[in-house]
Amino acid sequence: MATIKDVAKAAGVSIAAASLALNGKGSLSEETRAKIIETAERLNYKPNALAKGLVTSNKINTIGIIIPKPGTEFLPFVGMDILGGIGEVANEKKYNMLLDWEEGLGGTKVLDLVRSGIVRGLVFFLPLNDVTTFRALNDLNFPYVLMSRPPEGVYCSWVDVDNVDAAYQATVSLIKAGHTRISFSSPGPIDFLVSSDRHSGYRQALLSHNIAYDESYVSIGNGDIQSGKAAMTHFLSLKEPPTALIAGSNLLAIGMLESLKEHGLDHRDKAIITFDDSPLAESYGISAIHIPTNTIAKESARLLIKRIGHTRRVEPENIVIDAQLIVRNTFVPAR
Amino acid sequence: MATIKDVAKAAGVSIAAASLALNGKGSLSEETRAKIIETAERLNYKPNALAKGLVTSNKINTIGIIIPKPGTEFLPFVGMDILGGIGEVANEKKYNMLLDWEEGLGGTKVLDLVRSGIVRGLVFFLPLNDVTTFRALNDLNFPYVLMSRPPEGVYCSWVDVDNVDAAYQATVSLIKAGHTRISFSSPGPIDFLVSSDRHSGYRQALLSHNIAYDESYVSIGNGDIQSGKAAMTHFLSLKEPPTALIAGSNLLAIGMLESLKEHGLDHRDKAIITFDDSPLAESYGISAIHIPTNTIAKESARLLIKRIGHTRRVEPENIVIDAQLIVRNTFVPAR
DNA sequence: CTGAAAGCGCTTACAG
DNA sequence: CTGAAAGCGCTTACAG
Repeated sequence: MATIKDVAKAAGVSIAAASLALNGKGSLSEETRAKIIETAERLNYKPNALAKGLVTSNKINTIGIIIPKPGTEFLPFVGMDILGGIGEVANEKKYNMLLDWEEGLGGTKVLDLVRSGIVRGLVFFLPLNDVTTFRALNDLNFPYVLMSRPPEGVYCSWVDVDNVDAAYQATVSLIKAGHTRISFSSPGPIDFLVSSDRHSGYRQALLSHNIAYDESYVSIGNGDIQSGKAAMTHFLSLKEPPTALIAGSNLLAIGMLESLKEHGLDHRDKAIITFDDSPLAESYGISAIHIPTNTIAKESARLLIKRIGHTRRVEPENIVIDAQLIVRNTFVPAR
Repeated sequence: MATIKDVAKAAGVSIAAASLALNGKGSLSEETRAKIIETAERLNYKPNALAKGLVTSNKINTIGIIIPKPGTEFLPFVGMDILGGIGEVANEKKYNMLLDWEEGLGGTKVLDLVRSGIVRGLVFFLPLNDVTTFRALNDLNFPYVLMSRPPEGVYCSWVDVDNVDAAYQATVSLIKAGHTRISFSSPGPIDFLVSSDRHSGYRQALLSHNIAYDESYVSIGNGDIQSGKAAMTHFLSLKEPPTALIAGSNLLAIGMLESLKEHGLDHRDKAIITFDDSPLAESYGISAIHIPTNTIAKESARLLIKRIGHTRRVEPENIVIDAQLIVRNTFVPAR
């Protein structure tokens, strides 16, 4: 493959002149500049990113995306949506996208990635995080952005919806529709911030409307279809089953609908609101709190790239994105 | 961050000795080697991948994954499954994963990626491909693997299921269940190889069983839910509607089921077999040809990494993975 | 068994 | 306006 040396030789100039011309720097005559650029194109020259990175920032123009290991607790729709959003911004700004996840719970891979110089910044999409990794990144003054609120004790940039408020609004809309027996099913373990935030919003909404918080109306578990079925079965077994259900995830809601069917009921019998709107929720006609993951991803990438531009230590920035209730078939008023 | 110079100085040895020790090469005394390694750990030393890559292969240990742009015609479940599979192998072999897609139809980004030295090999997951890019890669002797059969005129390594055979088997199983009016809906435009292969298998199965091929039983279009509804509506409007339907994609099949419901029918009224099994198909109880995308991804990554190991030009390798019919609720015999 | 030197492909002051 | 030189962090023959 052609190197800058080849280009310089073919154009009959020095290597330095070639470099300057190709980077639009220095003061070359328009003539030589044009000749160099033309020669580079003719030779299909593309600067070696490693050499360039080594001599400039010691890093390569790549942003690392850290996600949960595929096949674990997160919706593929959300995953692809995020990758698409980050990629759109990255492409525009000429950054590459490196995808990775931690194999276990420790955070060693991320730090190795950083130290190896392969990435110039990181975007994290993780439900649960170990504080030490983020601390270490802070100490290195290494740019990163979370696509969620940071865990307790971490001071950093993040982009997220207000999950507490979203859950609050969802619950209130059900209360306004006349429901008083409203259940809540968490999208994952309660120590995931997203779970506890949504639970908190739900609880606050009940209490501010003088509805007692009842633990038997709460299920904590995974966010998959099976859990949804199990939750619905449990709720239906109560002496006073809930008339409205808040499902922490799409798959939960789908499981609930299926379970309803198995019990001879359908979507007209229970109000269901889910989080994380997706084509799935749409096709099932499930009312959903639309979390604009694509927007969150884009904003995160923008924040990160802006941050990469600063070499000095700068203040973290935070962006709160609005979530929105989308009413579909499963939003039925209390009878 | 610590460099090899820092390590050498702290350990009181030359830079060369440090490099040798850390790479397990050369002949150092066990004592100095141990001291160097220990020092490196203490300093959190991690070799700069750019410098290392520059001096060795001129490339970095990264495999590029080229997928369709997210949000376009492909199932997120499949996408995440593939990323998970490739990532598993890549992690094991100490490769990073770079994710990318072409913005338009030309293939310039891929070649730029290759020329910039950021990737050592490529895995392609694309329905449609331009021959020129692959030719250029061949000319550079650059390692790549397709997760699908190559387009006409491209000689390369690939891993895929036999879509013709899978469609053939699916169709035959319906014929054996007594169906003679069997429809086929393509998963995408017919010039996608996957579409034409499946269509071909379907057609061959009919003809080998003396069933006339009838164009009104064939719909060509996108693989989304809307197309599924449209196809079902069309089929139901025929004087003699099909009794069994082959849906080229999951979303198509779901659209068909929904449309059935809208027409007052359900899954017991029509046999439906879909391609690309997923948790979705499972939860809907749709019979599916299970395409083991995760396995295809892993095999592709293995093939690629093996190929990267050869500097000489070697013969391409091909792997055909078996697909398997999974019978669920929507497999009903003809009445 | 260990150190000094060259070089990977590039950029950036620094001379002329 | 252009060229010669140093250097980014590493590895690998090559001397000693």
